[in-house]
Amino acid sequence: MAEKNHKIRIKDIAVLAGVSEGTVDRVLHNRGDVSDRSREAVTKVLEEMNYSPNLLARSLASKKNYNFVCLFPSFEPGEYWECVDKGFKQAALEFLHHNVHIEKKYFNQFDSQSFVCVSESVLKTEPDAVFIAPIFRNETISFINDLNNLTIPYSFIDSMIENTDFNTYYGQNSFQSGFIAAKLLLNSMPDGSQIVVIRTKRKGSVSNQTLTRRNGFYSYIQENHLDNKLNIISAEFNNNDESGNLEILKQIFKQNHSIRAVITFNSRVYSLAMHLEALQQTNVRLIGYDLLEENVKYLKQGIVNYIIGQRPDKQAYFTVRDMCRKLIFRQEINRINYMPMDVLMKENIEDYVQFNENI
Amino acid sequence: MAEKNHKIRIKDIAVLAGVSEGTVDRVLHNRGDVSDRSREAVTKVLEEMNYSPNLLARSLASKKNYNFVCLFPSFEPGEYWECVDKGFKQAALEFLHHNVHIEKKYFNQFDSQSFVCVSESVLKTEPDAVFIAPIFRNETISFINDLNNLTIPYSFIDSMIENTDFNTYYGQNSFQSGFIAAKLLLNSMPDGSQIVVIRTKRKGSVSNQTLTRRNGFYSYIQENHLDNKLNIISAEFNNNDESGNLEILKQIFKQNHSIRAVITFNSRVYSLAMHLEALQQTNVRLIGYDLLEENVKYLKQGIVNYIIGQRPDKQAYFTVRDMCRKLIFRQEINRINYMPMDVLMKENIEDYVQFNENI
DNA sequence: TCAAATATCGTGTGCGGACACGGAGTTTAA
DNA sequence: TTAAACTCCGTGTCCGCACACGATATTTGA
Repeated sequence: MAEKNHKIRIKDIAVLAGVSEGTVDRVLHNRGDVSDRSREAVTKVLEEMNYSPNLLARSLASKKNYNFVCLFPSFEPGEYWECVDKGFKQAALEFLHHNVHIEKKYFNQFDSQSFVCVSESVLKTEPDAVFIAPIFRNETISFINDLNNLTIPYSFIDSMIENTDFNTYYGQNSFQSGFIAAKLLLNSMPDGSQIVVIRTKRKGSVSNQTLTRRNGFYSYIQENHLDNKLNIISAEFNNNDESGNLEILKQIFKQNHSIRAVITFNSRVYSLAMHLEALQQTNVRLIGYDLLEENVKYLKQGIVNYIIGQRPDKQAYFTVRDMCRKLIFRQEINRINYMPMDVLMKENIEDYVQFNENI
Repeated sequence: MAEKNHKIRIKDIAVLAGVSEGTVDRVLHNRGDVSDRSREAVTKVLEEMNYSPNLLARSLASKKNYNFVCLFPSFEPGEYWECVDKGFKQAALEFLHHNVHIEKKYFNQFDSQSFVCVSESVLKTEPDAVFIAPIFRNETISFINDLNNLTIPYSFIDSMIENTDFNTYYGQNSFQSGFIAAKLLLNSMPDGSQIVVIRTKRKGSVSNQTLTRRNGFYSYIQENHLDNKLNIISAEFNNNDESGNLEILKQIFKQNHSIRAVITFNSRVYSLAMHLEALQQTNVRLIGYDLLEENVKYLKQGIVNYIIGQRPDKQAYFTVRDMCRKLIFRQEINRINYMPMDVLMKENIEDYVQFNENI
């Protein structure tokens, strides 16, 4: 291996191999019309010199344009998918000069038909790559079949569908994130404590992610034999009926007097926090997911004790970056990427948020 | 504001402003020889079109070379500074084609004279920027005075010296990281518990960081009025005398029988873990700093309960990146950057480490 | 009034790589 | 035997920008 520094150019390789720049280029892109003798000479020099192309010059010279499409749920300000959107936006900016153009397409996460509609319109634009949040399993499978037929590469974000030919997946290990939530919530909990687990009915089906988190949660309880030491109370919220939900909570607290912890597996722990505040039950331990502004607010106030984060903006950013690495830079990439599970508390939220904003 | 996409070139600006490319260039780099009328016309179009230069083309065209020097402690494999080194290496690779060359200079962190020596040799090479781990306060101040005289910009990493004209600082908020360690360690600790705090004598002075962490730790205790509920036992280790340290620990455990937690403020909690394992005292809560391989090993085994991480590789990487942003890309940067305090446990260490390796 | 100095500006070249084009040499077919 | 087809490969142009060079007004001084 040669020195790492000091840039070696195609021109240098050409001289050393005794051919012209064009021939080196042909070897590099193996696009034929090269004699075996020339090819071998060039290949040898390439290896000896440890050549790596100047990606800046490459993108500058390349006339090929890349159109990427992102397919994920629409959102209101402050909701989870806004963070994902932000990550895509950042990537768009960074890779613009590499001739990458990013288009975002939103669908209604409670209406599978809207996904079908949007995905069909995406096909017509013949993109160079697609990034999908596979909320709707069957519809997504049908969509990626079409993509496969057109040999359009795709990546999953947030969750994934096994046994498909995706480029990358970035998302949380949901099971483990439920497991760890249990540990944080139930750590040193006195015997006989009552724990409230909130599920939320969605207009559509229950999301796969919250289901898996819940499994991880109960798995921790079993592994640590907490089943009969703790008393788990399950309750069900309705998605958009906050006053009804408040009433449900109120009843639970009226009927039970050893409640020490509450948990929910979706990203809307702020609504729980709000209700607990209204009921003056801020002494129970409360844990939730994702760093929505409202969640952070209650974390700082101490009403929410822990939030588990998953860097959704990075998920989006890296998804784009990796597709560039594959298609443009021809680099190796990792297919399955579980995000770190960030444990946030009142004491470390400040630096975390600040850092994320400046990166 | 105009459309974001679709690249606007200097040539486009020139046409729209009715001048030549050269004039636009002169305005962009405000290097004079432009009439007020032309300047105004160009400036107006620049704003209207929301022009942003193609950084790829700029670096490609620029003949200026940037030599950056990193000045930080030498290390053995597995030690803390190896992570920093890794971050610098990554940055070197990424910015190589932007004409940036990075040289690393190591000094002995226990010998201020070695810092003076190395820093003097750095001055002679007339670098374009310097990154410093200011372990030795006075010597560093003297060094940055010289840098100021030569108008060489510099950044701090790991810790910083106030009231100096550094470009950026990346590092942990040490006080807060001690505070949060206390919270994790002392959470739900029964009254009367004994807590062992280990300090380590260094051949040189005590490091400023571990001192500040300890202050944060005690500050948590005071704020939560744990002073008389808990019994803090202070012990002192010697830096390189492991068998002596084991003996010290042994005596402590012989004389005290309610020890429930142990903490150290440097990055070598693995040595504590090792001793506790030898003494069969693995049921005490144990907490430490930084994700050295050995620390991670004991965390996975459950002997260490928490590690607080600070992403040292990112610190180095961002330090370089920000200097590039300032000198080459002329972008705005943030001066003081506290790293997130990552809370790692057995349950989330795996994904965290994996993710960091693939980024 | 005319040369010299100055202010202003356009043009050309190069950075490293992609790719189109076409030239030179060789093989095939008629 | 000669044109056509094919193989192999060098050259030229362009990508967007930086910067040197020198050209063209315009002003100044004597």
